[in-house]
Amino acid sequence: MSSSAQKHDVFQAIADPTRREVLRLLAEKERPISEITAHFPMSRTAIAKHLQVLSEAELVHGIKVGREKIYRLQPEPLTELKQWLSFYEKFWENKLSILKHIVESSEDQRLQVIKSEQTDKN
Amino acid sequence: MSSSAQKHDVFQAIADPTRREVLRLLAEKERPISEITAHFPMSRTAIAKHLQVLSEAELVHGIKVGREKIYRLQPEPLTELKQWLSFYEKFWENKLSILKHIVESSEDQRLQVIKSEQTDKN
DNA sequence: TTGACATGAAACCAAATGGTTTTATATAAT
DNA sequence: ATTATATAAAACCATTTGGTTTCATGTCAA
Repeated sequence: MSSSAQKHDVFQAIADPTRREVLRLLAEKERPISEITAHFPMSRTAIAKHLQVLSEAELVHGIKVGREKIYRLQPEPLTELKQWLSFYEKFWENKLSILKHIVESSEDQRLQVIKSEQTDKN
Repeated sequence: MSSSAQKHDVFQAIADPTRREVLRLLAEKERPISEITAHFPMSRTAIAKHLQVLSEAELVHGIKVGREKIYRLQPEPLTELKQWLSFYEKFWENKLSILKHIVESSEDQRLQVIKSEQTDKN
């Protein structure tokens, strides 16, 4: 599963369903590893490695408290995802016709593609 | 690289930087495989497989035109990502107002992009 | 018709991924 | 002091991933 260095970014981190579920659990509240593990049909070690990946992406942060390591959500890196997504929103939002007249009067090739998607049926 | 069936979802599809760049290229305009390949330091076969993954996630769609296969962006599955993200927004929005402003200004930029597209190519 | 072009398909490969088991160590509870 | 708890670290493993090379096929152009 690796672990070394800066290898994992937020896109990779959320690609795995188990890790997304871990994030959801930590969104509710901070939890120690063993408590997180209890929600999955796999070993604590496996979950610990998932937490490492999430930690490299800085989506979670764990602190030692006594013999437990308590993880909490750190959602900030998701802003990168949001910004990435925002670029693509125009490609589906216009289908709600807000930009429809702009698209139809444009000579722009890219926007013509969008326009043809609306009428076409090839 | 696999290919069989419904194996790839949108989260996995966008996890790879090459595939994100492919999406960006297709956001500009539809393109045949060879044209996409020209933007990368890898073989056409590799790009073709990336396109398969994107196709399984229904983020792109390719049609045969003559001897070319022309791919175009299909952004709809990204709404799933947006929905997933929206759940986490409340965890940072009232927490870091500076980041909030950055995100908002990037939305402004998106609108400016659309606006400039109307005149850019003419 | 003969190439050149664009893609498809298959076999192959190294590295990464997602898991396991085993062993060790620190802390808590009795 | 002893034992149970919580985690860490390492070795191991099968499958997937991201790439390659090679060969086959369909289409356009001269």
